[in-house]
Amino acid sequence: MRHLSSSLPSDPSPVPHIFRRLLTSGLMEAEDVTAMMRLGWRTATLPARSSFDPGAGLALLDAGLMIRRGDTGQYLSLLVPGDPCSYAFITGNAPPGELRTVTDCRIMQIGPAEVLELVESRQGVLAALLSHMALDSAALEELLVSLSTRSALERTAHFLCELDFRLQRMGLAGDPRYFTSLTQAELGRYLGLSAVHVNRTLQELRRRGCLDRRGDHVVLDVDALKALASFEPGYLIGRRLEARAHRYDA
Amino acid sequence: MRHLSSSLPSDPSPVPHIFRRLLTSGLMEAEDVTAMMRLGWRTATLPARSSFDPGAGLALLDAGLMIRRGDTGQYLSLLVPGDPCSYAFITGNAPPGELRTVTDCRIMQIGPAEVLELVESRQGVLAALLSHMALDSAALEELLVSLSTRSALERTAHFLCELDFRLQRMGLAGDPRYFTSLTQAELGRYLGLSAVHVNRTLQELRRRGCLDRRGDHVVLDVDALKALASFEPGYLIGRRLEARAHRYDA
DNA sequence: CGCCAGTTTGATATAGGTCAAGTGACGTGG
DNA sequence: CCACGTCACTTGACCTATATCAAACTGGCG
Repeated sequence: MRHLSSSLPSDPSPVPHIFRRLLTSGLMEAEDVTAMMRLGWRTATLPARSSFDPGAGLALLDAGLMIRRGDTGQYLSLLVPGDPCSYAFITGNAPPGELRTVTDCRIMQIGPAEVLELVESRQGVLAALLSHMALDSAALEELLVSLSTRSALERTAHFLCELDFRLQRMGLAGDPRYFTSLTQAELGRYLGLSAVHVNRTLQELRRRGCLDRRGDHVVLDVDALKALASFEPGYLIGRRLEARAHRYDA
Repeated sequence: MRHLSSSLPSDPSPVPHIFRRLLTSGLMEAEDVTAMMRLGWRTATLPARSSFDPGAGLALLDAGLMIRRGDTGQYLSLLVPGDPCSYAFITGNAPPGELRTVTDCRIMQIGPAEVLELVESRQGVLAALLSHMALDSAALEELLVSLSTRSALERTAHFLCELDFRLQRMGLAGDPRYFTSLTQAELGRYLGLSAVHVNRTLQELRRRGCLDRRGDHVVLDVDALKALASFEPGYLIGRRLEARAHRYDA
């Protein structure tokens, strides 16, 4: 099931694929994008199962799957294309844990000096980045809720819903690699389950018809999964805060 | 054990108590503090077990204990004095979940307009706030690690170590209220355990001499707890990132 | 006095972990 | 081209940490 292909998907979209997630915040304008495109992005291509240090600049995952894991081996977050690899360049704190590629990955990065200039000249970009930082933190909380309140079956279903949603948003839902590249043991490290139990859980999902493999495709019955996991994607989108300045200045 | 006293501790320190945590970042200068002190802080006093909306401005917990909980009832974070109640004013996203007081609380807040002005005029303040945001996110990850890898006993010990550390940093370690105000059921909601099991776990800690009540004091054998939980406070302090600009600009 | 929230205790159930063994695909070196 | 090693996946047997349920106990408070 693994190693179906190691080539990376190509990118024919008019707005570079890579900025697609940042645009979902609704905070960036066309000009922000053109300003970003003008920067000297460097492309790094990493083989599967290698580690990556995002450094002090801005790094965006452009293709492939990555995970961030804690020192104890627990997986903390999963990165799909469009996701910033770390927010260290904003917070100034070293990112906790370590980034590792799951599949071959393409990463686009710019140095700290350029980020600084970009962010200072384009308010929308900063706002979008901050908003995404909050979103990624919310995703972490959702994982925490999964771990403490959901059963293995619900957790796994929830994970699949989330991954599907995030890929869909990036226009990548058709690519089965994103679903098949994680080892069952790795999935377990993310969901807080043993590899053996992940296996049995996936079987149960298959038995229920929520999940199937046709050839080298993966077929999800997303509606069934959503129902099973009570999946609510709100946390992946966020709610903007209206700045009710009057409230205090009255 | 509860309701020992509902009066709030007083604050005789030269630098206002409330800014103490922000100062731990090492990013703020004396001038930053005086600038903050000049602002029109409003004080809100909330009774125990009430909910609080931090709004779009900056709110700092000045005295008492609060928790933030998700929609499902899971507790996501615990706030002690000095902690910002939310970072919504930075990210622009509505804070996930809901803030509730555990004890009577005193909260200091300023409106969005003032925060904006402060943050634009004093770089150090913004840097400190961003750094703390990353730290709070790291604390969330540590809780996640607790839930997925530590036993009930270790988790509970770890929690006590963390709380002790954070209180110590604020000079509040002497106040037993911060340890006794959480119900066992609430502790369970935070640690992902049932109330019954929390009870048995606390008994086990007492049996081992890690924890004791002398009168209305709570005595922790912090060293024993640290050993039990392999507590490493690094995540509460963070590591600053040196901006290696040369790395990309060479 | 009696209520109520919190705590404690005991009995029982179960989700998920651990250990061990076996299968199948793939890649490598002889 | 085959033998072998490795790594993921699968299956079965067993175990245990923790949940759940139910009941009693406690201390403060109206």
